[in-house]
Amino acid sequence: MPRHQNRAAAGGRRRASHSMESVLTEAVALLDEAGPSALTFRALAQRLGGGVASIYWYVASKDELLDRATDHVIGGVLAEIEAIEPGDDPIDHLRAMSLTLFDAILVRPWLGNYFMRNTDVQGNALRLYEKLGQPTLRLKLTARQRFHAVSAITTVVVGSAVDLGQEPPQEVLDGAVGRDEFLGRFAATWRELDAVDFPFVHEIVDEFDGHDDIEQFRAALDLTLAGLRLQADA
Amino acid sequence: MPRHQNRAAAGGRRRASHSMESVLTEAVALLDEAGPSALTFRALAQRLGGGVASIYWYVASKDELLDRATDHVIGGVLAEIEAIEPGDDPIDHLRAMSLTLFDAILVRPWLGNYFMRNTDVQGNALRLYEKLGQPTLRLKLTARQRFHAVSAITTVVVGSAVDLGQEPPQEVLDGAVGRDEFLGRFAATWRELDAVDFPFVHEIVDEFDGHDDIEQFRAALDLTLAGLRLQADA
DNA sequence: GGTACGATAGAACAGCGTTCGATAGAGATG
DNA sequence: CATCTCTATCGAACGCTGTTCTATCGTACC
Repeated sequence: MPRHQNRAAAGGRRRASHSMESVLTEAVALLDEAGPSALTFRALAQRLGGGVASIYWYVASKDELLDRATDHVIGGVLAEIEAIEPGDDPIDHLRAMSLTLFDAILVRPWLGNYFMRNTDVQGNALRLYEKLGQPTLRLKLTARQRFHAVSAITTVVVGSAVDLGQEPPQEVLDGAVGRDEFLGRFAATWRELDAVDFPFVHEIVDEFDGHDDIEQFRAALDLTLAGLRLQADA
Repeated sequence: MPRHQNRAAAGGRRRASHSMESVLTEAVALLDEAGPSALTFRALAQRLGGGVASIYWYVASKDELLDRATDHVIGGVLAEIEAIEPGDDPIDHLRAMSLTLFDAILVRPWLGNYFMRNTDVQGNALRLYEKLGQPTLRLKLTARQRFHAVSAITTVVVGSAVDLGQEPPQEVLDGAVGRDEFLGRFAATWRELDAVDFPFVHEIVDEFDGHDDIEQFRAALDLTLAGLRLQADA
């Protein structure tokens, strides 16, 4: 474990001088630029201008690196979420916070896979969970209902974001194929299915084709919140 | 691509003789017995009594292997789901199907990570999606609402199951530490948090401690379904 | 100056997915 | 019967990964 890693990097060229901060920042940069598969200890070491083994002084394993990197950016999200005005309606507040979290994960799809995986090292994630829960304290619910409500909401947020953000088949990452065309191909396949065996797929294929991810998420969230409101008003 | 892989395995000992079926069955067995990290081409080859490269005749990559293995067991789940009586209430039907799917993923946590990842090779997953959608055709909804509703439900089911099923920290896999004790440790940490900064966490920590995963899922599902019922009755 | 320790790093290890090239066997063809 | 073809198999190798071992540099303290 690193302590007193303050002293700035002094001019030396031979040996690199890191810090927890720089390690996490560069790790996040790699994740952002080229996805999870690009974050390797070797790539990270090269970026830091040092050796591979040095990283292990700050972090015990790749899992911990991912947990800490995740919590590092969740810190920023937490700040955004804390800046939101509570307003009159607790459920509206919950909704606003959820949308903020969703946006953050949508920009960084890898976040969803590690978020809240280990609250021991993910202090910010825990604080965020707390923030998400606080509005429910203003609702007429049992403790169990509050617990379940917040669990349900985080599931919807993270689940949606992860689903939407799973690494696209490379061709769209390259920009060779647009997302719309990608969706269109699936839609085309679906349209060719037997209309008798697949009435539902045919019913919704036009909605699927070129659909908006954010709108889809908002719909899912609103169903859950509507259910919650019903429960609180009962 | 394999064709006409019917002919039974003839008595030869020197060379192994596989089939798509046997490859997928053994792959699933490995996943079930020791989780995703245990499914390697080498381990699978050994189980099949053959060489590593042979597997590549049936499958182009590990991703495809996982997709096919997933769809293989989804086939069974689909049969269970098709056996469910529709009943009078479409939403109850939806609920029953969701619970069946959830149970299946809970037993095989790895399922959630690959389910519906590529409907091209996952024909059963697509059929399951269709089945989940059919009850919504009996509800008074727009096509878009139907699409969003089914998306929301699959997100809740898969999201919950994935969340609950992420590989536990080895110690509970070994049985050295029970799940309750594992939860209890987290609960203990949470209880030590400042009561002023973490009012919500304190409120729900007792619910978290020793909570039942299935109940938690059912609560999330019911919130969504309540919202859906509201929408359909409007 | 010597010593303890925080911090760095190169080299090696075991394991992974994947590819290559060779080849065994069954069925068709002459 | 010999040969040819195509399906299916496999051992060995490649490049990459996370991780560990061991050696060392450089600073702070006595």
